Amino acid sequence: MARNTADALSRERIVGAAVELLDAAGEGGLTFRALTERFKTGPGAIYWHVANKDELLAAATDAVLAGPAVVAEGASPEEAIRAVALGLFDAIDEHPWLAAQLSRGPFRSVTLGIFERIGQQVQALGVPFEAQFTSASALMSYIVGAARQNAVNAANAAIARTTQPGLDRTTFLATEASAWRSLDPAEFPFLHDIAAQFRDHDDRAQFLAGVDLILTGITALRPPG
Amino acid sequence: MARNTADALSRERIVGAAVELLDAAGEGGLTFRALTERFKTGPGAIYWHVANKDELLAAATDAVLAGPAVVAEGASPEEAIRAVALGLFDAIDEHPWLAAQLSRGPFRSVTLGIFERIGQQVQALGVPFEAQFTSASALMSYIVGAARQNAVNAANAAIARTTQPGLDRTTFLATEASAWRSLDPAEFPFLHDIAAQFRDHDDRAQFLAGVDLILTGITALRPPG
DNA sequence: ACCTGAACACCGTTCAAGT
DNA sequence: ACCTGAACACCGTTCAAGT
Repeated sequence: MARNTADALSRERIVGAAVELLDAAGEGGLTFRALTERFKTGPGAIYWHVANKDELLAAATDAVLAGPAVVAEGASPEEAIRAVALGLFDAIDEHPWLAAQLSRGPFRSVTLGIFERIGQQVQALGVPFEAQFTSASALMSYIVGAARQNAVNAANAAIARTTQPGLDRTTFLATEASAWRSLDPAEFPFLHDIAAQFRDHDDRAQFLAGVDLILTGITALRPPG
Repeated sequence: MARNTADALSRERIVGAAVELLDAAGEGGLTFRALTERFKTGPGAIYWHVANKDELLAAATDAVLAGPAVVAEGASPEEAIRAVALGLFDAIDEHPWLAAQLSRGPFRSVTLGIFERIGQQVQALGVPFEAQFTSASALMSYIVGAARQNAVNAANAAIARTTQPGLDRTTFLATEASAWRSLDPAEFPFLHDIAAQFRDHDDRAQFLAGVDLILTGITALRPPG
């Protein structure tokens, strides 16, 4: 016990500092140097509590995802799925580094927990047994994939903003949209046509609309009656 | 001209070597040291042809995605979308490092090209104008997200195989599935129930089933008649 | 049991100097 | 115009040594 208890290093404090570093500067912001400076110690002290950087990232992911995802009591299965999806969307939006962690493999315990929750609602929807795994997998892929894409876009926008101050979301979308509209309509009819929809779209609404498309597809699998 | 033309370094040759290194050992396998060894030169020579590692990764992505994605002439919009989706799925399966590149932002030219192709088919499906952007975005998110997840799983399996030889896909799925089945059915009813479906699932079929769920949702947006 | 801090083997990138 | 190769400022990780 070289330190008093207030100063004492612990796995918990290290994970907490890791989350702060990740939130502040992304995955590149979490380094063992930064942690040693923060705790005024050497790398060996960190390694005593944590096996390596991968394990630290996994622990940070668990810590951040431990809290939320409460679903209202009287909610329908569709509403419950939307709530889980939005919970993940917002968590990744707040902690963009989560995205890379969640796709590390579906066999991390947090990811399995989310898959279970989605699957339960798929069962509650009355989807035939043989189609349940496929349905839940499609939802899971979409939710993680789309939330991830949103986080990457947000992170890119933040980076762009450091070099071009004043480039907020609105002006970015407007610039990109006008580039689309000036594409050759013969070669890029779609991008040309929907430029304005892209300019005016809302990320969360867009994300939820995708969930609803899949839900429509899934409920169509139910036997009639 | 310090070298003869056969030896001459060029952006093209560097990108080609980068693809080989990426295929052989993933994103971590592409280093400037490896490239200098390959071409028996110094890092400055590489930097003369290529701005930095990011640009090299982007060029490698473009090179790999330049070839394929031909869609049969008489194909229906649904078939064309499935073809684009499967083309990307297979490309990512063959070059897992593509996954990280594709989600770098939807504003890289390759990604925009794929989005355009999907969007054209969405228009061909007769989706109302206001819903076209949403529909194409959902498809794009799912396709990239699910293909990405598949690549990550494949890469993880390959890594696991280096430490545990003989751990092929079948035995891995069987082990994981039996772990799911032994979960408490009260806490994990879904995972417990569908363990066998997970064990027996086919990755490509699973991926395509998800595309079809979204297609069902999209076609339901069409006005009746 | 917990921490120190020097050291190792890597990275991407730069740049004066050569031809 | 193109290439050389030493050097810089970083990484994650290890490990003998201390308390």
